[in-house]
Order: sequence, then C-alpha cells, then structure tokens
Amino acid sequence: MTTAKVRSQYHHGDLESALISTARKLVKQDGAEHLSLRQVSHEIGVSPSAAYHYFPDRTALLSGLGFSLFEELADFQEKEISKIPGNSARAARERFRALGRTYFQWAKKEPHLFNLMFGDLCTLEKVDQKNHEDARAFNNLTKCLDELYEFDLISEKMRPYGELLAWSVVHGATSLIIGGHLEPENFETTLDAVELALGIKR
Amino acid sequence: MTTAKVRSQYHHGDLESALISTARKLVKQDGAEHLSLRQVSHEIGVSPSAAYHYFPDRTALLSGLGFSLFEELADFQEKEISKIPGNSARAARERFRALGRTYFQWAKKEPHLFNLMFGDLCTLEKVDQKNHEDARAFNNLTKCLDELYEFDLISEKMRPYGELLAWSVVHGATSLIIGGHLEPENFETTLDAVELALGIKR
DNA sequence: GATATTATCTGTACAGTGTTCAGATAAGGG
DNA sequence: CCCTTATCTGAACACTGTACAGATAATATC
Repeated sequence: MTTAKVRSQYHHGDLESALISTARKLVKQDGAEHLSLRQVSHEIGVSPSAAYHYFPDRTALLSGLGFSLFEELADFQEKEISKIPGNSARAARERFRALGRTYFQWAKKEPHLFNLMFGDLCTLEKVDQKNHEDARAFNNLTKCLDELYEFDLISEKMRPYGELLAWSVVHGATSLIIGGHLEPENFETTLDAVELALGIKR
Repeated sequence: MTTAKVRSQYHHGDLESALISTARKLVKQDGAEHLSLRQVSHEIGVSPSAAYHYFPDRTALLSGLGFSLFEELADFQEKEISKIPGNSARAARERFRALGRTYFQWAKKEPHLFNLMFGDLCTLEKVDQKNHEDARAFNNLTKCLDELYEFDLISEKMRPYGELLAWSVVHGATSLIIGGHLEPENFETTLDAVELALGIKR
C-alpha cells in the first residue's frame, strides 16, 4: 500500500522500505533494544539474511529507521502548524507554541521511537545525513522565531538565544516527561516559561 | 577495593556490587545495548547463571546500574559545588551555574552511562525508587534557586518556573549535544540564556 | 563439635540471536 | 534464447538470555 512498486514482484516486494516499515512497527511496540532482525524478516516472509543486502548491520537498520523518523516528526509538525493560518501576531504566537506542543505530542505518542531517535544508536554515525534531518525541524523553528520577531513579540536581547533555548527546553522537558522524571502536566507550564523567558507578550 | 566485605570469601566475593561495577565498566565502554550478562559473569570469574540470584533479569541489572548512576551524578555535583564556598551573591550565582555545568560535564564524560539513565530501560519500572534518586538532584536545584532568590538575583515572576526551566534546558542541551545535534560550545551559551531568562543580574 | 539447614554458586541445556557465505532463483539486456 | 546481474535462500557458527537440577560453602541447631 505505502510501497511505490507494483505489488506482484515475483519473489520479493521492495524489501528496503518493507524492512524499515515493519521495523518501525516492532520498535514502536517493544522498543529498539528488543528489535530482532529475524523477527522482522519472518514478519515480511523473507529469509533472515535477506536484510543484509540493504543494511550492513542490525544497527544500520535501526539508524536508518531513526533518520526516517526525523522526517516523520517534521511532517507531523508542519501539518499541524499549517492548520493555524493568518499573518497576525496572535497566529505567530500560536504557531510557535504549536511547534513545541507537537514535538511533545509526537514523542508522547511514540516514546520508543523518540528514544531511538535520540538514543545511543543514532549518536555517532552518519553525521552528515543526520544534520540534514534535524536541520528541517531547526529551520521551522527559525522561521517561527523570525515571525515573532517581525511582530515585535520577542525581545531583541533574547532573540539570539531563541533557537537554542526553545529547542533545548522543549526537548529536555519532553525527554524528562517520557522518562517519568516529570509529570506530563508540566509541559504546558514549561511552554509558558519559554514564552516568558523569550519576552513574548501575552 | 571498593567492596566492603573481606576479600577472601571462599567461593565468591560480594557478587551484587561486583556485578553492578563491572556492568558499569562495560556499559561505559560499549553502551547499554551491548552489555552481555555472560561477559559480566565471565569478567568476574563466575558462572553465567550466578547473576540471577541478585537480578531477575538482564534489564534489571541495567536499571539497577542506572539508579546507582543517579547517586553518582548527584555526588559529583555536590562535590564540585562544595568547592565554591561563601554566602555572597556572587557565590550563589556561580553555584547555580556549576550545577548546570557539572550535569553537562558528567554526561559528556560518560555518554553511554547518561543514555542508560534516561533511555528506555529506566523508564517504566520502579517509579518509587527512581523518584527517590532524581529527587536529590532536584532538591539541590531548589536549594540553589532559593539562594538566588534570597539575594534578589532572580525575578519574582520567574521564580516559580525555576526548577522546571533550568532542569529542562540543561538536560535538553546536554542530551542534544551528546547526540550530536548541537555543538558542545553551545552549552555555555545555553547557560547564559537560562540566566537571562530567569532574570539573573550580571 | 557434629549435623542439618540455608544461601550461594556451577553445569548443562534450550531456544533464539546476529552474521557469513556458497549457492539457488528470477529479471532484464545482448 | 542465453548470459549477466540483482536478489533472495539455507545451512552453519558463535554467541546470547534464561531455566533448572544439583553441588558446594556458610550458618544455625542441637
């Protein structure tokens, strides 16, 4: 269904995306450390060693999945933000808040996938590609902050810290809440704190 | 050496702490997902099934280690902060900054251990004990913020958000830098941003 | 001090894992 | 139609977590 190629390939579909998508399903359920290559292969109906034609490693499949999740998160954020139209100051402020909220919402819905993205497995490898991935979310954040700045909704003193502060605090609160170190109702409070911190007027 | 009991136990030392400390060593080197119970046992010189008398599970050993790391981090922070004496406003500000810096420094030095603490494995289980662990770091933060407030170094408006904002942003920046999504030199900038955000006067 | 009880660890076994590699099978080009 | 190339299979190896029946040492009881 999601695959582009014709369904009736003779002894295979397009494996690469099938591997990633069923890996996604299994990681979503049980977490990254419980993902078994053999289980993925079995679920697809293919031999255990078939995957090695597309990924050199189990961890390569996982980090491949991880990178695709950065796209997925950015898609989700952009889709939600596009629901807030208008060129007003109020709309700009709501879009900024939605950017943080969607980050949290997505992670809350898919904690195992979120932990894969920011865990040990996507850490060292393929720095170039990864920077490409999270750059998209970062650019959205910059766009949002620029918009706030145009409407004079963010203090000049704090503007240079905008991206760093907003991303760090949203990511940190999300991560701590998912890990059970903070309660979920604290997230909106944190967003309030960010707005106050950046000098965004109510 | 670190063990309390006499060294010459007949056919065992005190295994529980030996298990945790060599698990610490191996996770520090290779990350939590590569920890093998058999390797731990072999390194200690004990049978593979011996560990099951102290931990029901491989993940139980890992989360046991994880909890001990919260103590270790708090120890490190308290040790460093105690190096900054005095009851001055300047000292209070430096202690606050040191609290964030030590969090980052420790994580930077032990990224695999840090990822274990806040990864999938220490997420769901034993909520009571975990709250006990990170409560110590949280109390230190509260103490620091109270001290700042006494010296009138933090705005009244922002004080209620102090713990949430500081912990989230420090944890978030740390996590993002360790994951390679932000550059390390951004951390001090982030601390500047927090101080500005909380209204701490230079 | 000898004996029974309990805590601690061993040995073996099983199912499942990642990974390799020589070959089978199908697809597509000459 | 054959032959090259991409794709997948099957068997094999070393390793893993875990269970369980027993061995061994430490401790308590008489």
